Amino acid sequence: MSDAADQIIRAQRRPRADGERTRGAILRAAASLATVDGLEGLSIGNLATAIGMSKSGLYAHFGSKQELQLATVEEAGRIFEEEVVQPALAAPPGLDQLVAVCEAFFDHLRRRTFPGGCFMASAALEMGTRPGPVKELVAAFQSRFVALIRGFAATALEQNELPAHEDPDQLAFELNGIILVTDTNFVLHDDPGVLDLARQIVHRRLGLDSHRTAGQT
Amino acid sequence: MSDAADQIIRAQRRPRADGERTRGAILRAAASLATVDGLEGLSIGNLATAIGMSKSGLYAHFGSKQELQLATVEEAGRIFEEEVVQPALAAPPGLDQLVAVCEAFFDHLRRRTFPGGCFMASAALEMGTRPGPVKELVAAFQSRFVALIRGFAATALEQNELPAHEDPDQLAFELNGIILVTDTNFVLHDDPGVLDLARQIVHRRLGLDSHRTAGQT
DNA sequence: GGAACGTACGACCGGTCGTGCTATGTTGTC
DNA sequence: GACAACATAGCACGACCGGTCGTACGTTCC
Repeated sequence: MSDAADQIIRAQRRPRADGERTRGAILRAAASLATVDGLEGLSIGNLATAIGMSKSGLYAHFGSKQELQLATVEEAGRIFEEEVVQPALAAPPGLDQLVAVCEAFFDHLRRRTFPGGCFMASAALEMGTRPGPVKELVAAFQSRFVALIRGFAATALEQNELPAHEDPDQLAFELNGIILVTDTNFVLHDDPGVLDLARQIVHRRLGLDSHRTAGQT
Repeated sequence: MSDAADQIIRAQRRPRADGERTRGAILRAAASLATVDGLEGLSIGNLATAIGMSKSGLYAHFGSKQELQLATVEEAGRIFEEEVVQPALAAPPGLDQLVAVCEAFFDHLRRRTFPGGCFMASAALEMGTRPGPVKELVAAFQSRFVALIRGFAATALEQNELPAHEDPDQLAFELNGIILVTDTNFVLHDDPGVLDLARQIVHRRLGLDSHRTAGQT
């Protein structure tokens, strides 16, 4: 109740500032490395040398490899939220958000935030066959993202921005498919042209003019 | 010129029957294991114990791990051809083949030929960041598959089975997306209901009646 | 100022990795 | 039935894996 007691509790658990900084650096490097080597292929030794510290020094931050994986997935989720979800939410609700989330994703790829494309896409396929807390975390993230798209679609429908016969679930499924295949093709062929094609397809699928790329009518 | 010389040549190069058999068994197990552990995570020791032989015995069949990976990808390609491509080609050309290839893929998943879903989908994302002959082989396979779908779509268009404004490339891209996201969801959530949803979406996307599942009008 | 703690290090453990070499059955051909 | 080619096993190697120690240097807090 007193802030003295509060302070004691905080004091007992407060991590040091420099520790937080290195922890962040570790996780950012881990997320990048994981899109290349996979979450399972991510080795503590590799990661340690990549950021220039000893294995055991790094290990002090995470009690086990699984803890490192979980923290890495969370970090990747934070980055995804920042680069894809927030730009989409900044658009006007409805169809605009539906388009914005796709384009934000394509920009996310174009920017090459991670060398291996979308972290979650790789992680989902890799961890799909490996039951455990890491898989659950990835699955939860994926479900939340689909729900987000579905919500955008539902709003667009309510606002009569889409044909009445469209179904939010099916549309979310399709758009998620376009997003996934774009990621796969982009990573596999290393061709930014895929992103333009994908954007064109999203526009056409949603009934927008495909010739204009940035027009706001 | 004489069949005597012919026989000598054949005799010199013909591998033993049991060797061929075990090699096939190795590759089938390797393809399955690779969908769980990944092509890179596929270890010779693991594979050897999985089929009950020694590491070195197995190793004699393939000079290196990369050779094993290449042979495994080819084997997976053969299986995919058999389970997905051939059933599609058996349907009447055009729209029917377009639907058939999707449904054959979904059946391929439902049948759980591989524990980790579609081999090529996993391999594409995993090897995308790892340049080399294995990646090229996977990429070539993926390109061939997209070309196949595009061909089906083009034929369907020529036969006026699809709206004239459709584009084969874009449609192939979209269908490939649906296929990929279906695989990902199926693997991640282990839910066959995804396959029914996916089939419904394909039907609606192609302008077919979504209520009938196996009707042939 | 000193105790406790967060941070990082180097050395090391048992295990597994991919990869060779050698030896020994096994098979197919003459 | 002899003999060569093939298939497989045994064994050992260097490297790397995840993980654990003991230790040491700064902070932070009482």
